[in-house]
Amino acid sequence: MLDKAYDPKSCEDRIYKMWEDAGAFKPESCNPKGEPFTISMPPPNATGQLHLGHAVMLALEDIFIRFNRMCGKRALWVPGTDHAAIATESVVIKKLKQEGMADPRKQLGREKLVTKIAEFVEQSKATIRSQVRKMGSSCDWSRERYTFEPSLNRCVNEVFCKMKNDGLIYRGHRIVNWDPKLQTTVSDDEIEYQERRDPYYTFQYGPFQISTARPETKFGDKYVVMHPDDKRYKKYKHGETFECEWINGKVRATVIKDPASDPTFGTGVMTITPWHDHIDFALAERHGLEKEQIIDFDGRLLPVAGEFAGLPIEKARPMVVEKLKEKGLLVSVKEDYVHNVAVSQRGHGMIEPQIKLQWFIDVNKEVVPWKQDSAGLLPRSLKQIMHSVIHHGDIKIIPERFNKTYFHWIDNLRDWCISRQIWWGHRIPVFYCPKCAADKGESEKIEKGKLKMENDGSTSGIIVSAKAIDTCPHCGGKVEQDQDTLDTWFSSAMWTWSTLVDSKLTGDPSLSLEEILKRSPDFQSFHPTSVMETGYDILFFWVARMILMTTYATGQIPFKTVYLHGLIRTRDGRKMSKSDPETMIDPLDMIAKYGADALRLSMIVGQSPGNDSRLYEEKIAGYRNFINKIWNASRFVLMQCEQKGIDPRKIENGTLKMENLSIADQALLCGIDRLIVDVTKGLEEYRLSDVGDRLYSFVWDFFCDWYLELSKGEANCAVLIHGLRTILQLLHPYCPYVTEELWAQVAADGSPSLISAPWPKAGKTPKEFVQAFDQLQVVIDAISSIRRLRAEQQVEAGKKITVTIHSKKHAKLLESQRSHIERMGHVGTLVIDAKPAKHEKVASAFLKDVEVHLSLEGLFDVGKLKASLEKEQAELSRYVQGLQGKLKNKSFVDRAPKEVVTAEKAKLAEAEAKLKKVEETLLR
RNA sequence: GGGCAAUUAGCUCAGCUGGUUAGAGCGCCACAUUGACAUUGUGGAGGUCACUGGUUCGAGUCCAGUAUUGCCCACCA
Repeated sequence: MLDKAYDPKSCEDRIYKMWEDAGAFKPESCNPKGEPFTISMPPPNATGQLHLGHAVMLALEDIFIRFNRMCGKRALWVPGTDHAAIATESVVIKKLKQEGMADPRKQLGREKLVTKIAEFVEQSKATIRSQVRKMGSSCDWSRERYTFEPSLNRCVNEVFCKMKNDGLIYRGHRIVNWDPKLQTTVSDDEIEYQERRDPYYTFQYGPFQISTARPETKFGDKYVVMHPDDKRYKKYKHGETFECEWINGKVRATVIKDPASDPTFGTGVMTITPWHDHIDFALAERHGLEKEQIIDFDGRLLPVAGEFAGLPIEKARPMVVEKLKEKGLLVSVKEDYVHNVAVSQRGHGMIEPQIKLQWFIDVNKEVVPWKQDSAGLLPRSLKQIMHSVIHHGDIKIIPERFNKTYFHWIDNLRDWCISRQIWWGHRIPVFYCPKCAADKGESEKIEKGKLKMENDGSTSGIIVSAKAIDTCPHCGGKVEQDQDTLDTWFSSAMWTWSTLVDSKLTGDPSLSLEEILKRSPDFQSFHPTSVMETGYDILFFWVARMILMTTYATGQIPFKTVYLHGLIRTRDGRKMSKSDPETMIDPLDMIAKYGADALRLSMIVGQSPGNDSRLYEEKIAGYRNFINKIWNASRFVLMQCEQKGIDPRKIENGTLKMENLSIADQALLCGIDRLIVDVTKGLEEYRLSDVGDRLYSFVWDFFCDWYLELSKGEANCAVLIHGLRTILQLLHPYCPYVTEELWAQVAADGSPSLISAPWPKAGKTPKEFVQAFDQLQVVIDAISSIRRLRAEQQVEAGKKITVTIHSKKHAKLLESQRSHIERMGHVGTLVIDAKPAKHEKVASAFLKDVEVHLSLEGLFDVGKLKASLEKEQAELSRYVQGLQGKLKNKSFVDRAPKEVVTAEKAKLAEAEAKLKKVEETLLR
């Protein structure tokens, strides 16, 4: 016999091992003819711990996978981890520093540091693996991947070369986001803005006044920009120069007229710093202006700053202001000027835009062959492809409103800088031959104002190769590899397909990428993947880039559906943060305390795609209670079987003897059929919260509260077992552990474990079952009203009472259910009479076609009785009046659909009948 | 500055394409403990669905505007 309460701790690990040992997570264990269903697990960073974001991701994906597996599809869920380049390297460096190493990069050197990081990552991976298992995730561990493994490196190199050959990757001097703290470039998406209050200075600059919050960048200023239509400056001509006193003496400045200058902002005149500002850079490009570096890569001023050279910018700022003030050039200072500063998401360092020779992906170049609506292939840009697959519905985003966000992001997308100056990551597969470069007289020196901006195909001495090489194919000289690594998203962008290529093939250097793909069985079977489920916060970082990279590299979309979940927040809607441990909920603690099933439900029910949800411990406890309810319901069913000497495992599926079914049995079977339909449809439509809710209330409010209670009189074990089995099947994707544990007790002999069991199908529900469902409702209503009358009249809980029921329509039915009504209503004497009669000293309830009278002989309180009747009379009168008004309204009767009018009429008749009864009773 | 969303019971949220007297969980109140379950059962109280207009026979639901809150994008030198 089962224990009194469900104990997740004693089951979960054991069951997970059982599944894994049986190979249940592999698609090979599914129906070989089944259609494939694939999910690529968004790889957690191999840096630390599983958090709630992962937990919700795992829960959702596991539901998708388990449902589809049970439906007979060949379900594959590929797990893995991400090497998370910048994040991981900075975590390890921070750790080493804490351990006392002053400058790990310098002290260890590249090779040793990479080894250290790799060791750390291996440990983290092990942690993540065990935590993913704790959630019950049914992913195929034999196919586990890692974004930084050799096989993926091969894919990365191949794609890089392909893009380079197609002219989609170029090298050039562009303005990039430089993180001085981490000493690397970061992409536009990796910076965030922080609001700051700083003084805002206005200076005299020749005849003009200019304002800035960053005077320390102004050393190189030699252009003043104003709007061409600004009347105030009409007399100054574009291109004219003037001399003026500036920080370190006299400078010659040039007037530039450009519409980028906003005449309504400040004085309408600005100076520009093209080397350290995106907008200024673009402006300088338009007019062919000189660009000069003011700040070095450590955030210190360069010799152009004269006496300030070598100072960190924060220190130099007040000094520069002081100097200008002494010179009488400071016009005004506005304190507490509110502006935003760019900060690196990872290192939290202040971003300093810099011009740097870097590798970029050209998102606008139209070279990729892509399908047209009707005709053949047309060259498209990566941007256009990204737009097209969503626009034409090849990929569907849930919720749909994110389409708009996505399109907006694409519209503003600039070329993507993919090179990083860190060591942890895929090395850029580019080699330099110094000899070839020298022969052609090319140098990498940057001349002021003449930066190489074009796609850099012409540069000599650059060899792009997917294979590592030592010698130059042209001159035989020794080559050096590019020191930089790729943006981590470059490799994760290939995740859906690079994880499906055969690692034996990627080891063969003679094969092309096309051939590798063609000959990789998993890629052929399981790509495109079915659903990409991830947080909406990662739509741009990852989802968009996967679309870009996969459509380009494989010609296939990466996934058919994108399901975006929201963030899990605290009870009062705050973000959970590590720095505030009070607010943090650790999924593993919650699993230890309430079980994985309860945690899963608590994150799924009440959570809708794209919206944040709140989680708190009472919620999880609530679902723990529900899990326990399922447990005890099963315990009851098993006890019933035991009492009757029936072994549930001997009850075969689908062998119900139709002739012995009670009304309750039939109603349950009807309810189960309806449940199957709703749950199946809901899961197909990704309405996970709805479905969870539906299951919850079916199990608790119908199966337990009514069906099991009714079966206490006369249990039909076959029906009980059938109902329970179906419930366990339907619940399995949501709470895999408890259902599997119970399945072992109730499944027919020879059944597979629940994870591999088929999804239940709803047959055609017989008419009499549907009728029984409605009939049972009449009985339920009768019992409920008896209970309500008892409570209202404050009848002692255990006291047996006398009840008379009149119902012309349902007398026979109610008579057949007499024992249930007596037992569940604690009725001592029950009179059921088709003919209505007048009663004295009763409390009455008037239901549809049924009157229930509770005798108050010896226990009544007339005052109370009258009050409650009057209350009911008032409510009914109001309702009846409302309906009458509606039906008297000619336009309603004329214009509303007939069914609606008929329904309203029926309601009115019923309410009027009820009201009449109440009033008759009151008159006595 | 641009965009997106939310606003329903004390709290957390459902309410699909407009049509019963607006629902659930938690919390609250009253009662109940030999028999699946106190991680329980029975009954109850509690809401002018943010506001103002509009469309409609009919609006929590559709439209417009207002307010408040949250998020995303842009980045005014």
